Amino acid sequence: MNVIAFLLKKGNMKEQISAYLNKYVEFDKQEIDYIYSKLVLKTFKKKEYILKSGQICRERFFIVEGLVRSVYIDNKGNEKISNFAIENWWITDIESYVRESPSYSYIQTVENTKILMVSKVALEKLFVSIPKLERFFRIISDNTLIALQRKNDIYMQMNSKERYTHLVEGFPSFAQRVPQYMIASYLEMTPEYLSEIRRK
Amino acid sequence: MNVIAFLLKKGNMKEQISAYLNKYVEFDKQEIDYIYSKLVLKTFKKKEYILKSGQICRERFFIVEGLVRSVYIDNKGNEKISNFAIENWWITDIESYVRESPSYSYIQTVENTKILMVSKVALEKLFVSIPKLERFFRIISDNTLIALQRKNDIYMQMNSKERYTHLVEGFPSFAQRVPQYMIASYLEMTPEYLSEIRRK
DNA sequence: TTAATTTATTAAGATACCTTAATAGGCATT
DNA sequence: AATGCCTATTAAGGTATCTTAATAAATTAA
Repeated sequence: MNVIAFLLKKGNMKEQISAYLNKYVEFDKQEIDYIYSKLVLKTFKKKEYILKSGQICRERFFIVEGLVRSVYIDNKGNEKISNFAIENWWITDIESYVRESPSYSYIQTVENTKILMVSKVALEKLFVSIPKLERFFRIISDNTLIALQRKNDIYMQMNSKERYTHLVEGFPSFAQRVPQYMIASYLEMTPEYLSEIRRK
Repeated sequence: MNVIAFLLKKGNMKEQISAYLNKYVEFDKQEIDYIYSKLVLKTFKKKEYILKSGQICRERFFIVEGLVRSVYIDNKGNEKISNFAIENWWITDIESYVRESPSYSYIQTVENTKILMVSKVALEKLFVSIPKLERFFRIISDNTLIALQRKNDIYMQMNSKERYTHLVEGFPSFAQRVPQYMIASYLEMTPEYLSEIRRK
């Protein structure tokens, strides 16, 4: 049982998010308490929607436990998975959140999932009272940007088989938690072709 | 002659960057003066390197005038253009800048280019004395992230011809400033295939 | 346990895009 | 004007990946 699982067992989400916040910026106990007081816990069953497409995304979500995906429908009507998020990741529809525009994507759970949610309104107020928190979210944004660039650069130079190998070798436990057709979608290939790749 | 061109003519870069900074956050005159004092002007001829691959990128660059591209070499030895930046854009190698790791990419001018440069050391100090500036760069990061996601989502559902049409219709003046083989690289196709597309 | 639904496999034919290689056009330099 | 270098075009043949459609396997629900 890892640390996270232990904390979950105790129901101590506050410790969990506190550890996460302190990973990039040091907050003192009062600050953590205050931030924590603005978070709302929500529980979702498998396949429920955290955000529906067309809605304005007015929150950021911290995954306490579980796994979610963000999906858009392409112009041929197929689901395309642009992102997954697991324990200790923040997720939101950043375009909808920033511009307060209807989202093109939806965010849906893949497993039963617990999240801590913070609204944009609350967060903007927090930024004023705790400027370090703004630094924290700048760092999160930078990291997300780096990850996305990496994904692009790496995947652009790999063919389908290499992308798949890269994923299962790099994140074996993750690959087991997600159905194969979702992996295919995330890796930008058809499930049929992924199946063919795996045969070899 | 647009506003930017006018300001350039006067050589008034301070006005230019001031206008840009105030686009997202309001700074007063003193703050602008102080920020501006930390910026360094550099001039590059066409095809010069602003950042070479393997170097640690310790600056952010604001394009005053001109056009640059950021490029990496893929595993087959081909140049791949991941980004362009024109007047009034910030550019850096964000991964190298944040992690202080050698960059995989290089940044090279496509035209004669003037930039205002700020070092990471200077910028971190500025963030402390002017917390609003940290907000400004969080917004820049968010916008970059949105743009990159958009590029992905849109381009993933378009074939090569549609990507090209999207670019020339969306940014006609830009498409004229850049050689065709660079556009092909940016749009992830071979120059030969782009040529074939254009014939039709 | 059976039925119902979701997920994965297989195979044949189609196609978007690449590779290579040769030619030609533009633009700069002398 | 001639030379050379960078950029763009054309064409033939090859391949990675998709499409469709049918079947099978695995989960979930009843």
